[in-house]
This record gives sequence, structure tokens and C-alpha cells, in this order.
Amino acid sequence: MSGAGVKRGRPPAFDRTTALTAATRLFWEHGYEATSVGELTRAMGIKPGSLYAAFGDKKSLFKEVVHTYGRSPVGAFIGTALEEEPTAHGAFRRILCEAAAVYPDPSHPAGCLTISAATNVTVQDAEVAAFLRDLRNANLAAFETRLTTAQQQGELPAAANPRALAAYFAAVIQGMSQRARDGATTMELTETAELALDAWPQAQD
Amino acid sequence: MSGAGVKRGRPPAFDRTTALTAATRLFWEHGYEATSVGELTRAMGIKPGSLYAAFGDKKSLFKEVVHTYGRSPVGAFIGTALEEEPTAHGAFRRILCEAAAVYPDPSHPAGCLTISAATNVTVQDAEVAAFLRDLRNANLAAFETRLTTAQQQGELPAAANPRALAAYFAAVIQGMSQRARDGATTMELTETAELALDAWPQAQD
DNA sequence: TTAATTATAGAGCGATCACTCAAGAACGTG
DNA sequence: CACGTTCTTGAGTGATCGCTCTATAATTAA
Repeated sequence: MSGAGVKRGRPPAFDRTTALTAATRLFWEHGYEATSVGELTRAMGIKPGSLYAAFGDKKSLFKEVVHTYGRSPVGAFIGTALEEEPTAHGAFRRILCEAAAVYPDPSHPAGCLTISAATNVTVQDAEVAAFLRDLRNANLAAFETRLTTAQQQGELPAAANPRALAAYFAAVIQGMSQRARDGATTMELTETAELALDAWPQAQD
Repeated sequence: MSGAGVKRGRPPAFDRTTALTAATRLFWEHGYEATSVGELTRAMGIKPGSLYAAFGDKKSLFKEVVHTYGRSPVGAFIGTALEEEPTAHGAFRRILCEAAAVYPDPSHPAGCLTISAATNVTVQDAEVAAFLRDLRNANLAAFETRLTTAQQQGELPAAANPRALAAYFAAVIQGMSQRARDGATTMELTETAELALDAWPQAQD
């Protein structure tokens, strides 16, 4: 083999991560189809040829954006809380409170990219919508798994319904993302989070 | 004046209401920008010239669709429940249960048109997104008004927060619409509705 | 019948879409 | 230096976008 780490040819004039961040902001704000390649190249500071050489086509760029977003602090806080918190109640309390803090944060577009970036798509881009829908439904399944475990460990009463609770919290979180895009503040969303937690099952006595 | 009700010239070959219904289904399913004029004319059974003569431009057609939708049973059930139910608790219980029944109904596209038809728009169509956002926020204000009245009439305890409750139910409903578009069934959404109602303030004793 | 009016069908407008290509510039290696 | 390789540039591809125009068909009024 020839040297694996040797760089040959003209070096790229742009930072790949920086360009990806610019693309993320656009897709986050306007969604997949409402963001044109022309807007992307302008925001990323590169020409179409460079974009297609570095990221493939528009769909591949979007998937890479979603993948990177899901591994960023803003995009991964749900999975992190599910893993780190010792109790399911603590995990969902933390998820809701962090969503209230993160979704309206003015340092990035409002709401969750995964929830809102492919709501309106043409027939020929249905695959992109399905891609995000699968991510959301996988998240729902993770909620249910965490709640089922909590019930088996005795944290949740036997009468509780882990699947229904998971769907409920998924709906609340998706609604909070929508409300943030409509202008809701962290204060309002925190109140929403607190009310949402009132639905947590209480042990029957 | 000449006769006001007299029809002159060639009569239209299509039914305006039927055409509007076809346009509604498309906008409901794919949203404003992801629905092309070509798809609209094909579904409505008319040519571009007829569409523009009868409805103005694409934006005017969309606004008429939203207006008509808001006056249909499917689009008006929230306002109807707020008016008809004697208690605020009864109103929100009915709203949530009807949302669970209506949003996944296979006789029309899933979810609520007002919630999801203009999530992803280009910069030049920001006005359309603002149009629906204003409708959603007006709905939120109606929730708050209804809850404030309930508190003044003693239905809600003094410690309750009408604004926070309104925002909470708005988020839940928007989340239920999203979940319906992701495949949630009436059964699942009914469970979500029941859990959501657990947050209703209880009188302190 | 003739004129006035309105709706139709179908071609086609400029602009923008995602995307590609050819030419040249910037690098490491001989 | 020349060579191979990679990246940048800028023009330009066909397709589709929202929308308009013209010619003609269908109706009522005179």
C-alpha cells in the first residue's frame, strides 16, 4: 500500500465541519426542500462543484447534517438523559426541562431539527420525510423501553401503561418544539414541562 | 344597476367547492410549497388559466383553503367545543378526545392542516408561515381566555395558571397532530389525551 | 343574427431548481 | 522544472416552478 495518511493534490479551501454547521442552520430553519442548493453554497462559502464533491447530492448532505445534529449536545440530550438518569422519572423530568431550555435558545434555530425539518415534502422526496419519521419513532421506542424497564424494577406501578406514557411524552416534546418555533419562551415551555410531569403515575394506596 | 344575479357568458365547467376540496387534500397532505400548481390543476380537474381566474394566485387559493378548512367540522371542532361545553374541563376533555378521533381518520390526510401545512417554507413565502402561526397563536389565546373565565367562575383553583395551562394543552394538541402524521392511531392518541388531562389542577384540600 | 361576456384549452413565459462539466489553480512528488 | 492529483471556479444542463397569454367555445342580451 502507499502511504495512507499522505495528502496529495490541492488542499480544500474550506473547513468541512464549519460548512456542515452552516448547512445545518439552514435546514434547521427552513427544512429540507425549502432550502435550495444555491442558499446552501452561499452560506457554506463554497461553489456547487465543491459541495457535490465533498457531500454527494443534496439528500446525502441533509442526512449527514441530521447525523451530526443527532450527535451534538443539542440533538442528543434526550438519549443522554435516558442513559444517565438513574430513574425514569428523573430522566423524563430532565428531558422536558432541557427541551424547554434548548428549543427556544436563540443561538440556533428554534425547535428540534428532527421534528420539523421534513414536514412538508413533495412526492419525490417522500424518502426524506420517512427518514426523519423513522428517527422520531425510534425515539418513541426508546421511551417505551426505558419506561418498561422502570416498571419491571418497581419504579412504575403495575397499573401504569409504559407504551401510553411513552407516546404521551413524545407528543408533549414534539408539541414543545412546535411551540418554540411559534415563539414560546423557555419560561412558558418550563411551565408546560411541569404540567406534563403531573401525568406521571402515582402509586395507588 | 344591471341585474345583480344574472349570469352571463360561458358557465364554469367545474364545481368550485369540489375543486377547493381537492386542493385542500393536497395542501393538507404535502403542505403549501411542496404542492405545485401543476398537481393542483390535475387534482382539481382544471387548467392553470381557470385556477387563476377562479382563485387568484397560489397563495390566495391556500388562504381560501385554510379559511374553508377552519369552518369545516374537522377544522372547527376546537372552537365548537370551547363554545358549547359548559365547563372548561369538559371543553378540554372533549377537544382532546375529538383530536384523537379526527387526526388519524383515514378519510382525510393525517393531523391538522393549520398545524402542519406551512412548517417548511422558503424565505419568500415566510408570509404564509406567519399566516398559520398567527392562527395557532390565536387558538392559544382562546384557550387562555376560556381558562381565565373558568378560574374567575371558581371552576379552577386560584393557584392554577390559565396561561400555562393553555400553553400546555396547545403543545399537547400540536404534538398529537404530529404523532398522527407519524402513524399514531386513535387508540394511542386517546391514551395520550387521558394522560394529558391528569395535569388538570385539583383543588387543594 | 350579432355583439358582449365569460370560461376553456394549450402553448409558452422568465426564473429557479438540483446538478454537471471543462478549464485552470494549488499542492506533493519525481 | 514537469507530472499527477485534487480542488475551485463559473458557465451551463434539462426540468420544473408559478404564472400568463391567445385563440376558441359557450352562454346571454340586443
